[in-house]
Amino acid sequence: MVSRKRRPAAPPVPAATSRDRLLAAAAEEFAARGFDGAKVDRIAARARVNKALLYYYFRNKAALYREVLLDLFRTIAGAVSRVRDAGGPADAQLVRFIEAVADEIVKRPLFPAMWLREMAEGGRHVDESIVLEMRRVVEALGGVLQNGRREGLFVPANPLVTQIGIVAPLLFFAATAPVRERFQHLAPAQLSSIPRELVVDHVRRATLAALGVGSAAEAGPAAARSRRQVR
Amino acid sequence: MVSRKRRPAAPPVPAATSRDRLLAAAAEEFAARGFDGAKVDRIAARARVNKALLYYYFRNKAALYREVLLDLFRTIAGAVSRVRDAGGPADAQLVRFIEAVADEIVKRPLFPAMWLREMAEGGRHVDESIVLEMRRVVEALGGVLQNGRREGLFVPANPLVTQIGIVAPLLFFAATAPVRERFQHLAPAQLSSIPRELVVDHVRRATLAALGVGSAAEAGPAAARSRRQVR
DNA sequence: GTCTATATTTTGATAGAC
DNA sequence: GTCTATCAAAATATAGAC
Repeated sequence: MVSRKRRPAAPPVPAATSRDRLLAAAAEEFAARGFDGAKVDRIAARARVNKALLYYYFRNKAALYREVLLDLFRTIAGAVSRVRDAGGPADAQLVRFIEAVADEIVKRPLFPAMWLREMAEGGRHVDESIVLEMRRVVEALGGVLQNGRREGLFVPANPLVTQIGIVAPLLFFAATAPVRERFQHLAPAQLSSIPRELVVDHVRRATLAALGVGSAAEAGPAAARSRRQVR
Repeated sequence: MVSRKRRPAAPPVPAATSRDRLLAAAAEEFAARGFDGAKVDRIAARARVNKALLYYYFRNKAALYREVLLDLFRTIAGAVSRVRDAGGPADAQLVRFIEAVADEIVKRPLFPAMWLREMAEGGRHVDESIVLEMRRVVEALGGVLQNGRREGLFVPANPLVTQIGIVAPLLFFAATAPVRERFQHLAPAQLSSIPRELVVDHVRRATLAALGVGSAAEAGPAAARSRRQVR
């Protein structure tokens, strides 16, 4: 019995400088417990620094939280802003948008919980700099949709609605992984172990179809694969 | 200056018995602030009873929270379980499923935040009775999907993936309403004031299409309306 | 069933030495 | 930049009267 309290205990955060470790530790703590559930003591401990040092680098808990949030949104905003650079037809761009979001979720697994939480909070900690990053995401998609219109590929669609149709399921699926695993024993296998690709594929086909891109047949090999995998 | 602290202040909860008022107040507080952000004092105040009475009726904060959560999930589980009763072809049943969820969100506006929050928490407060209600939701949809298969209307699809594709956007849209309103001034009108019907319609068309129901033309009048509304 | 008063713990935050 | 020590304010929970 060497463990400090309960649970497998969150692993401490590596990283170079104290400040960086604080940010990384804060991200984990905030994602796992939310703003109010997160404890400054725990963040400091995880970062292997003293609590006073946290206040040396950040004005207070809220400022630290906003820093983490801004960083996360900057990351996806950057990722999806690049989907149009490769050019090509709008439907290909749209698929790249979806995959960019999905990939970013894999790369930054704290993202889903943070995002869902902050939205549930009514954006209590969202400041202007953060909304602006959010807006970049919608704008990236908006551009793709406009291209699609011009090319006669897409029917008219509201960018935010379309974005919610893409992002929400991806976030939700990722965020619910822990619950689904914890209660595996209460559900048929079909419901517990779902490959991420199945969801990305559903979103891809659903979104393209909603935009009026007929014959979802050309959705690529993953689509065909998924149709076999379900049962 | 008669107001107690800041903000428009949450209105106190009416309802008959003290216990009911406590539950209603707790639902509001938990939805708005999450488990850790919610304060027992505030719940009692909102219910216009003393804090000690709260502990008379409920073992502790967590027990009260679970009670609220169970009640919410029982409600939607009940609502969606009824979608097959009216019979009819599977695609009509599916549409009823989507509308049942959307309607329930309107009727119980605290639902989205609670659900998103609890998922982000990894289902920390979800107990077996609650998962069972969640399962009823997936089972209801699963039944519809099976009907659709049998009738040759739907391609094979994973029920949970399909459910996430429906529920996540609806929850997300509803939950983000406050943020979107707060930052209206930073976004074009197209992004701020979005009628709920537009989202329901998107989900309806996207889901049907993903299930292989071609020619989303027969999606009803709302579909046609939406195609004009977007710009 | 309902309230007053209070015990106890936790937590965000700072002063000040090194 | 980093730590020790500590304060003051919340916040959960209970004892016990009415």
